[in-house]
Amino acid sequence: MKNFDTYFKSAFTVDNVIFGFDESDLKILLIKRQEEPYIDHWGLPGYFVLPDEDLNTAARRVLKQLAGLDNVYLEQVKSFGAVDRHPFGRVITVAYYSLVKIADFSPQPDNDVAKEVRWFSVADISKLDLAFDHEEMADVCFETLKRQVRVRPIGFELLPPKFTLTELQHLYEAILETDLDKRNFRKKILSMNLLIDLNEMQAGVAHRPAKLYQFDYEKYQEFLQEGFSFEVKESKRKERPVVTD
Amino acid sequence: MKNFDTYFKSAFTVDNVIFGFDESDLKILLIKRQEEPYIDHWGLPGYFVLPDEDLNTAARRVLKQLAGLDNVYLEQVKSFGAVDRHPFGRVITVAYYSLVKIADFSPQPDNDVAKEVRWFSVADISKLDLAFDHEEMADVCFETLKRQVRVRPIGFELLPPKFTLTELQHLYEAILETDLDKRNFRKKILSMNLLIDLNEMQAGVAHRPAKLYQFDYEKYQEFLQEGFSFEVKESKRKERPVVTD
DNA sequence: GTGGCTAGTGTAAATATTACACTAAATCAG
DNA sequence: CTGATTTAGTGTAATATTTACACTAGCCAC
Repeated sequence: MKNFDTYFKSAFTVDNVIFGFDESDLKILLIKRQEEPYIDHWGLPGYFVLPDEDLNTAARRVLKQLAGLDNVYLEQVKSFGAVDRHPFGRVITVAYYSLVKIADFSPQPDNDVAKEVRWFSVADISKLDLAFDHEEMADVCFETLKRQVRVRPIGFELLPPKFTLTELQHLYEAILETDLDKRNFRKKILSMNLLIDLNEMQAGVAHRPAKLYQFDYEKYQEFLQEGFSFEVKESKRKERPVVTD
Repeated sequence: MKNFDTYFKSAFTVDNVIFGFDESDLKILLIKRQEEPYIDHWGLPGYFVLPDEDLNTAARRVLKQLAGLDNVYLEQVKSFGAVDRHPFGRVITVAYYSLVKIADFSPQPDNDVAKEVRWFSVADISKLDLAFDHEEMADVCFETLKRQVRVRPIGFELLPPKFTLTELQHLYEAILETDLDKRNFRKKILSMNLLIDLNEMQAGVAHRPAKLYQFDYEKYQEFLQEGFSFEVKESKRKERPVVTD
């Protein structure tokens, strides 16, 4: 048998691009590093995967330890492995994105990796000179989110449990970086039958209060099982009936 | 500074799910392993990433060495890192899919990893008891291909340079696992203006010969730059004209 | 009670998708 | 050379989806 030892000298990490939504603005959670390399730089919350830990488990642990986040929507996006991306040696990293309701979030990093934890507008990320290749990772995850939000109702993960249609529209506008038509947006969203009308109203706003809605997780599960088809549709030509004479 | 040595004891590999298309049948290229672990099992062409090699470079090298393939369409799909997925230690792998014109392919593996190289129908993969978690990887890549083919004209990578519309339709049917309506398919494909009518005919077939077409890479590049939008469309409400009085 | 603000609503036109069946052109067998 | 066999190629009407667009309703603050 050959000697494989030379291959077992690398490490891998997970990095999380954590999206939140706040007042019409899409944000990403960053930490201020207090560990080399890139000490004092802003970067994505990430860390080495432990020897006995699956990738997803590692991503969830890091979310918990570095950002105090639990039980969030999480999805693997892409691995980054440029030879010289890490000064300590060969380290490839698996990028995840996660979606967080900002209101639920109380920044209590339980660790000594992050000095500070803060939300930044997606638009400002490029000004920060992030650690490692984290800027590229944030970009790729944002593009992925943009694509997926058209095809899966994941936007709700970013909103509080009760929300108005206008809030939902602003969220979509922030993610898709475009304006949407109010009437058409409402028509389309409501026609999907994935919202529960709570028969409650916003209170304390200095204008006509909006109705509150809730995402219908149960109905979504049903749809998933039946299998949506969002895009290109197959021919509905019927099977030829079997003739039994 | 902390001691990070414990983390630098893992390895990573790349694995390729290579798709080809042949006579209405979508296929995956597998190798018969002649190395431990899983010696004599069929598996995906994959190998360790070298210490000074980027991930994509590694994927291309492996394509070349294990399958004799050069210059093919390649896309990273997902990383797999279950703790016990490799008997030699902690190994995570990055799965790629690639698209190959079977006609171009002359199986000349330049290596001692693969004993044999062969195309298998996608439908038969599950009967083969593939090495490692390669079956899951093949499944995930197939799903990814299915999704992407609706949204990008990558199907052409699987066909010879000159093809008929019927061949193209069969390809889509194989990937999407469905039947398509001939007239509607042609209408849609031709309306995209991405095909060049070669004014040539099939020859030597025992029926009315079909016209041959070619994919228009140049026009596709133009489209990409202008930016397609296949799916949800944004509001076309015009900007309010600037009033300069 | 007025002004400022956001919520909420319908319709017609344009576009895209779907279902569907016959004729055309080549080879082959006799 | 004729007819059988096979696949290529084509148009239209019905339906569904998407788009553009503007006014009234209801709350608060002053």
